[in-house]
Amino acid sequence: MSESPIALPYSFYARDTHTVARDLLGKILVRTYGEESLTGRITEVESYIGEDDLACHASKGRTPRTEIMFGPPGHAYIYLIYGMYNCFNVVTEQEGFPAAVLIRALQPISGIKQMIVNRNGAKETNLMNGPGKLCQALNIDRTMNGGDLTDENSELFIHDDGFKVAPSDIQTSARIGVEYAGEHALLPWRYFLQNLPHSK
DNA sequence: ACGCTGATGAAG
DNA sequence: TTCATCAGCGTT
Repeated sequence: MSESPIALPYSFYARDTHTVARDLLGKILVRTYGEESLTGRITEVESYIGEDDLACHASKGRTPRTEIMFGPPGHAYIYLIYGMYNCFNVVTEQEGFPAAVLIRALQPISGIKQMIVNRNGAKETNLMNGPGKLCQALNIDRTMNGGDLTDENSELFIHDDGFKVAPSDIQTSARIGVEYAGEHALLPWRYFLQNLPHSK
């Protein structure tokens, strides 16, 4: 067997959110799941930054839901959306400043059979090409909100397997589903890898 | 194009 | 306490 992966450290997350977002592309998300691990490569993310960003939940200020985004970086911010789906974010920047990166799509790597079960028999190409889908595939829900992502012994963490992403591999667009946010909806804060699965 | 679904925060 | 809204998905 290969050696165990090491979780990306606090210092990785305690940076400018766009830098973290870009650097997360190509990294491996690990969901430990009983005896096995469900893993995938991050292919699409979005930045949500501060109380001035009308698309960011923290624009409502510090509330029970947004509390975790005000906390230290390197923790999971997981919320229920549209009454049915979960979304998984990683908290960024310095403690006290609310910001996060939404993980929107993954390329499945290991544990694919279990992912298909979790996704009710979906095709492999349709397992994790959306933020709600990847949470369903990896069985991520709000009970894991606030989890520490910087500990490779935790049930959820991210590591670098050496996969190289060139700046020219990264495409940008406006964020998805935030039309209500006025001019903030137009900002090109979505980052995704071309030639790899991402939500459309 | 639409219905599903329930937490969330704002209004009263 | 009600109410509109919602960082999505599957089906039509």
